[in-house]
Amino acid sequence: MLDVRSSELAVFIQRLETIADLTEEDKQAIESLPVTIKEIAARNDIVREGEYPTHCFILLEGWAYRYKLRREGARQVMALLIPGDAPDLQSLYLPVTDHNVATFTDVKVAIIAHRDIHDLIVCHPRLGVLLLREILIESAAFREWMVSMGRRTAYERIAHLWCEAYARQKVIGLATESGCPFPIKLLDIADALGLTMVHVSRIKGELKNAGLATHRSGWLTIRDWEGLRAAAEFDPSYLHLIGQARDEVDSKISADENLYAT
Amino acid sequence: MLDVRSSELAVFIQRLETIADLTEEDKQAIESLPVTIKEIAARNDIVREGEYPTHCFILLEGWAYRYKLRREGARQVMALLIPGDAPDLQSLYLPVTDHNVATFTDVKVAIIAHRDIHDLIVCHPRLGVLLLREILIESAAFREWMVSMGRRTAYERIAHLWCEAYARQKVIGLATESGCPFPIKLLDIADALGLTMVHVSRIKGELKNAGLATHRSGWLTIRDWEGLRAAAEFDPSYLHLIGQARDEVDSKISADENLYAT
DNA sequence: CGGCATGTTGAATCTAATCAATCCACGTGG
DNA sequence: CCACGTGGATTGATTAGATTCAACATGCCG
Repeated sequence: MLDVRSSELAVFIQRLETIADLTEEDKQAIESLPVTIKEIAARNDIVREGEYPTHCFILLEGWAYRYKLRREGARQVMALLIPGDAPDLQSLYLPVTDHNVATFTDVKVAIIAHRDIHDLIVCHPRLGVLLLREILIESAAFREWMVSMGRRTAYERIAHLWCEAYARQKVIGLATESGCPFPIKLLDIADALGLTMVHVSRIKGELKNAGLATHRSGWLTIRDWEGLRAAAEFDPSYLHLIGQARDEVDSKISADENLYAT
Repeated sequence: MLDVRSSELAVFIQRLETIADLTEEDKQAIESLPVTIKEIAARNDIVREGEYPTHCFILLEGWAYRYKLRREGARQVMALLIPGDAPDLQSLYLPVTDHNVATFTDVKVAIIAHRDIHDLIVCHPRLGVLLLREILIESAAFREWMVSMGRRTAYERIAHLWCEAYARQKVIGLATESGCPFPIKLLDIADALGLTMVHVSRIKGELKNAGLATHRSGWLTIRDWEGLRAAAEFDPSYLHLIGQARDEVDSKISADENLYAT
């Protein structure tokens, strides 16, 4: 909030700073990218399976998600996309899109031509590596998500999803001490975790009774962060955060580091 | 098999040719990488969570896998690694490993220093993009795997896993018309699909009774490819194969293409 | 041929799904 | 200002898919 730069891409830069050190020059290079700002209403597809995007977009406000549909209509949500995410970077190197991306809420996005990103990378190879890092971190999140779906109970899955959403938003200043936005419906959570809406509803009740966290009208309230983390067995290292951002979501590790530092 | 080049990296090149067009020069550049060949016994870790690799490896013979462990010991297998795979490329850009890689069988690997790959990419940017493509394709496979775990029944999951294993091996010449190696145990399959060994055993029986496929002593026999594909709702497009390799595993698409071509 | 790991089968149990009936919040219009 | 409609959330009863526990069979290796 101290940073008063007016760039539309401020969230994106803030996100990148949680996973790598940026020089002033890096930031300026990113800020001077030619972008088109666009608003998209809730519950609309942004990219569809089979398309060959010519532009990437960066999510500036609102939530979106990746998903696939099975033939009979079953939906699997594979990633929650929050402000600062650049979900389509991979289309630079993998031209055909193999899944869909849609909005949960009304969103504001910055649209950037592949050509311009390409030029940016050529001029600033450091930034190329950085964007790659961003892509690979999402891949790490997929792996963690697979652990949830394969080897966690419904209770643990929801707790883990909440931990991840809170942690990711916390480090970019979108969460308060006690909670964060979580603007998605029961059915969305269910389709993200391989469960049914009914069951998610019941388990949400249990998490509330256990005093860990509650979720209503688009807001997630964390009542007992350490308890929630423990229930989910949440270890944020797969988010590959650095420096202060990491300390912010992982009190234990930061304490360890203090030990070693002495 | 017509290719008699003696390079140890032949499988790797063959694999790359299924996802991109390589020039003779590209191939030579890869073949002239300084590699160390090493053999590793079955059931050993190759890379562990928390490590900072300085070398990448390419799997030349045998099978390996990615996995994570939960605290109480539950294991989630997240990827099957077969000859031609280069599981550790990402360590070039994401230095800390966030999961484990271990061998299923005795394997032969080619070890390459990060430095040398880095030089290769600098001299041959095309190959950099290619390796990236390889990384991103695995990410696509994670997404498909998530659909299995979240929204497929046990029967469909096993069928899908078998389809993927057969397709990936087919395109690099490791499968016959009627089957392919599948050198992993029931417990491994279970931990890959979020099931128990007992249940996998039962469902394998059903797949056999349905006349689709059978699996014993390390070999997968496909009795009815189209039936298996249908049961799994297997659509190989997430493998991002090109040209002949694609046609080989997707009779339907190749038929369609013939239509359009006429 | 023995021994141990792996695989199979059965019975009971449990987690989560399904089906179905409210309930509740919120926005709209009379 | 309140009745009504609607989409989402909750609750209950029942069923199904997968797990667990346990016994037994098979197969592979020395």
